[in-house]
Amino acid sequence: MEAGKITPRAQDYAQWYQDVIKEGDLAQPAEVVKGCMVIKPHGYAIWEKIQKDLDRRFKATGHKNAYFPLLVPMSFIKKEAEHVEGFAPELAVVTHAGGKELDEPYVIRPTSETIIGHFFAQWIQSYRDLPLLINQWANVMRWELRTRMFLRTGEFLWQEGHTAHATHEECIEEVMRMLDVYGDFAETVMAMPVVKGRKTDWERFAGALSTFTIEAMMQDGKALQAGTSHDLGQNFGKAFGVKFQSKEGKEEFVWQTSWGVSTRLIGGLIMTHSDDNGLVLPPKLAPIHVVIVPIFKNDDERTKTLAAAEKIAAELRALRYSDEPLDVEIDRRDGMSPGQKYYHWERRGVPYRMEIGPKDLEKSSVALKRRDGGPKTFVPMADVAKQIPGLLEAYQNELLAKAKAFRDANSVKADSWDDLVKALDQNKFVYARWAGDAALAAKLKEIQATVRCMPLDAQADPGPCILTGKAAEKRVLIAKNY
RNA sequence: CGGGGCAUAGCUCAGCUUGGUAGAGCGUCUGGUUUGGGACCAGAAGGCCGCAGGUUCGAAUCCUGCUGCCCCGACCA
Repeated sequence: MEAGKITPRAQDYAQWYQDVIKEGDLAQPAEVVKGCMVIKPHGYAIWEKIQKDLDRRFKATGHKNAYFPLLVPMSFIKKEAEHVEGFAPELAVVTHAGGKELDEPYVIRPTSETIIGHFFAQWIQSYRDLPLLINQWANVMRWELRTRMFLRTGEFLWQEGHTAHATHEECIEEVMRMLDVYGDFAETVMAMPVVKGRKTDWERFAGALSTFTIEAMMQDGKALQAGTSHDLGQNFGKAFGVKFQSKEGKEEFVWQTSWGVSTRLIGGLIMTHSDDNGLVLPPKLAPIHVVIVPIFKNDDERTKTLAAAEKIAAELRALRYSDEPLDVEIDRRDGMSPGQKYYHWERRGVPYRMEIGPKDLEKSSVALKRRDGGPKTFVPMADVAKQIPGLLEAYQNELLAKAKAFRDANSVKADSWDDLVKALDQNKFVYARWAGDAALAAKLKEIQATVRCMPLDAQADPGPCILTGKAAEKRVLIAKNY
């Protein structure tokens, strides 16, 4: 009778997460390839929406797409000392090809700083070649010991921006610009509020001078690193000889950045909005905005309700939301009860469901129901279509407001270690003063927490460090994390 | 990679302790009746019981190895 039960969040959050993915038809474990996943059409459609929006933002900030090889010579990875140390444990290596052992193994890219560095060295000679602003949409592989769908898989899809600049100042500007792009995207498109901040030295990207992050709060109170932007300094420039002649005729190494977001965003999306009935999608990322369910008992009603559905669908498709045509689907399936169809689309997170049955035809109205609950509303058929974009926008805004309210309600300040531990036990975001002593990492590890970041918008709030009691100027964000 | 759990029909699972060659519910297909929050009746199809060995006259069941998934930990987007 009831297909596809979804475990309530309160009962088992991890199981709920998997149920939502399965019932929402987003993805499944690859099962014949360890740690990898198959992203199913509905899940991939969400990724395509993410890509489309981000790509537009990248282009708008002057970047151009390019593509570099999947395989990276092993020697490249080794050229930057910290980089190789950071990535060595998770490299997948190709040792044979064409039936022969290779002279030099290739690694399947875990990220592309090295191979891009190699080519940047060829492309850049003069300050006139700078800045060089490149982005790549690609798959990468990191051999993870523990995987979770979307959040951490052996292979994942992402974009990696790689830029080269003449000065460190320009480089830092770029790092912050792209962090802002990510932050704005997360909030306005994903409706997922984030804390922008700088990573501690021990959570820096391997090979970077500094790493900046956007951190989001999931419904279980854990933090998710949703995107990163790195100031690579001249580390890769030096390792790969990426040099340019300055205006003054001096030879200098370029300053580089890299920044990326991945399919992990979909995991964040799920854990920000979805509920015990399954997937909830913000309209801006929903592959289908409105599903129309015609209700009929016989051929005559079928013909009439479908005709009405077609008419409204056509009106809707002529409209736009968020610079894109509305995506509308009519569920024409026979032999399936309306109720069954409701569940079907609900689990897939479609923002609005429209019901058109004989009663509606009589009244020249339709029944509208928003995915996140509330009663059905009845809207005159004549103007329902033109109301939809506004309704979607309101829904989008409410999802963000709700997520923000949740995060704020679960964020606290702590001024003693006891309070910190107590708050972390309740899975809160905790803001505490810290004077910079690296010993904090180990101490937090004992309670499965980490410094997520040093928030960029932190106000001066001098006081004793929560760890050492030394004078600290600002608070950092501490939380459990994915 | 360590500890724990799991793997039987598309899905959820029973059968395993005490070996005898595979079941239920849901889903699917075919009719018919139905259809405003998971319909009903009748009939049917569907499984190398994760893979490979071993023990045995005989293995879903016992033993070993492997693979994959889930949870916890260590490591990480």
